[in-house]
Amino acid sequence: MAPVTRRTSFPKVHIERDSDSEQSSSSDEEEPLEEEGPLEEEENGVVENEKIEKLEVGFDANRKGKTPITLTLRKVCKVCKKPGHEAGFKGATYIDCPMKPCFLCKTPGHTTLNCPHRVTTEHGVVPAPRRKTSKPLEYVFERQLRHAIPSIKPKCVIPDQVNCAVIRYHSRRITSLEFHPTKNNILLSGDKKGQLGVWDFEKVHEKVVYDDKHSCILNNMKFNPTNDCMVYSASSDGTISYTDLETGMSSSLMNLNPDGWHGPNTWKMLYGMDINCEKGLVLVADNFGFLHLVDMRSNHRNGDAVLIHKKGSKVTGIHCNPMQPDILLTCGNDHYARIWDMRRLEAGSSLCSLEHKRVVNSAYFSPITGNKILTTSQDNRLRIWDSIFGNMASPSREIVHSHDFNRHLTPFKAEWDPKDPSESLAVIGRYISENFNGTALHPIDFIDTSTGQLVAEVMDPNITTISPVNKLHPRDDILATGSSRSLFIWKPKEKSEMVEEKDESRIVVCGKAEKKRGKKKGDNSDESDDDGFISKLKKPKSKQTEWKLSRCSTKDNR
DNA sequence: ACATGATGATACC
DNA sequence: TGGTATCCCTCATG
Repeated sequence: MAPVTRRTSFPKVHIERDSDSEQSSSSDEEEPLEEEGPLEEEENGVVENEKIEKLEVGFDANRKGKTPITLTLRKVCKVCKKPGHEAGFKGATYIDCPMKPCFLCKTPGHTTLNCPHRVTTEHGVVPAPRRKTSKPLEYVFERQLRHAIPSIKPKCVIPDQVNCAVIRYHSRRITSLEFHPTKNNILLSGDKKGQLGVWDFEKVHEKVVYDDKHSCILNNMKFNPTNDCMVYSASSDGTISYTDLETGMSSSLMNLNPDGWHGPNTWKMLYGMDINCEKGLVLVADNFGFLHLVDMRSNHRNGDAVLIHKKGSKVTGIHCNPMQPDILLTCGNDHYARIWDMRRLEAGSSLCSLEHKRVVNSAYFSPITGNKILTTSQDNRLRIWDSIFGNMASPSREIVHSHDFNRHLTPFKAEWDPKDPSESLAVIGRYISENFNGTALHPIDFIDTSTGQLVAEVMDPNITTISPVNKLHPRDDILATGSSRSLFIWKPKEKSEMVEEKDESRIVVCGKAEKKRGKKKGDNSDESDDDGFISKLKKPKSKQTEWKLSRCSTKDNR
């Protein structure tokens, strides 16, 4: 795959701010567009060491004759509270506290800026152990499935240009995304408040937000495989909703909190969800370690809940094997991903337990053969098992990648590209920022999981928030991103431009930005994006001119 | 340019 | 084992 370099300019983009959805305050009314001043000078990259301030406090005015008390404030590191250094942003570059382990790989002795995993192309990859086709299952795999995997990887087409966006579509941060299984332009989104959005991103105006489906976090959505206008949604309110996208009507399939709120020790929340279409079952798991089954025909519970992860711990994900739907992959806060056979489902009967160092945010079988497994763990590592028929004792590879959990963010989940026939490309948002042209941006990373190589890092100067939720289109070269409350659709450069030239009438431009945008005096940037970006979005600072090369190409000790 | 708060995993007692 | 203090690149709002 050809390495991808960072762009030096940004294309015309269609962005629309939504005005129908709930506004949480009135702060964004007709604000005048402010031109942003030049970027602050960085202090030669040197952290100023001992800044000492003296404050004279004269609070004892009542007592005469006393001298004022002098407080000495020594600047301390806000991370470790020790003097002598400071951590935090210097301009758009974050300086780590040297007293703490590396924020990226969690190893002490260095900081993120000089972490070996930050500058190598195949970061932290543990090579796969030597395998021999000795087991019967491996033999079956070689005979029946191997031919389905092409030996030469086709060139990946990375969607790297924002094609259109809806700013603040949702009133809270986005927690899940799902493309429609047959209608190419339809994207579903769920948010922290339980709202369900339906957006036709080719007709930017056509969108609906339902706020009556759930009362809190919408964690997962799945279409009914036999009726693609019906969608199941699982929420932290403890219910599964079943919604008809044509009528907007919905019914509740399951409610784990029929008696209402009795405190956090009893309130059940639903996270992972998947569908076993062979058996006609909706599988869903809660925050106490249990798996629940719902019959899709009767819409009623099927059997008792089964304990699949440590009792009392959250199950974060469920995935049915695409080739063998009875084989189930689950993951949870007990630091394990587990493989199960639906036909022999009882507590403790997992076929396999995949150990992680910390919480597992997600675990997915590869999308075509279902033979590989990709997990995302909060220890800042992606793990890949190359064959579920092989040695599962340890992952084939571990890839160091920054996707730390922060309680205010939706958990990051690495997802396979469903279109990649070699089953190696995955996408995941990045937590730590990098200084891109003077702006701290959090890219979305495309990783070749067969080598650990960073194939592309996708970012846009207008998206300054972290993008933990990403979904690749099942058929087209399209990436959907949920970043804070906004939705973005990315397409490869050529396609974005084609769309613009072909149908000018469809471009939607935000009026505010259009009428007030003006080129700043002294701004010699050749990156002017005289387009429809709304004024509140930050324009990239253009103090520096050179965009750094992608990390894929060189080791440059940044 | 600050201050605020929402609120999850974890280490530790 | 349970209660609680602690936490490092959030983000939108004053």
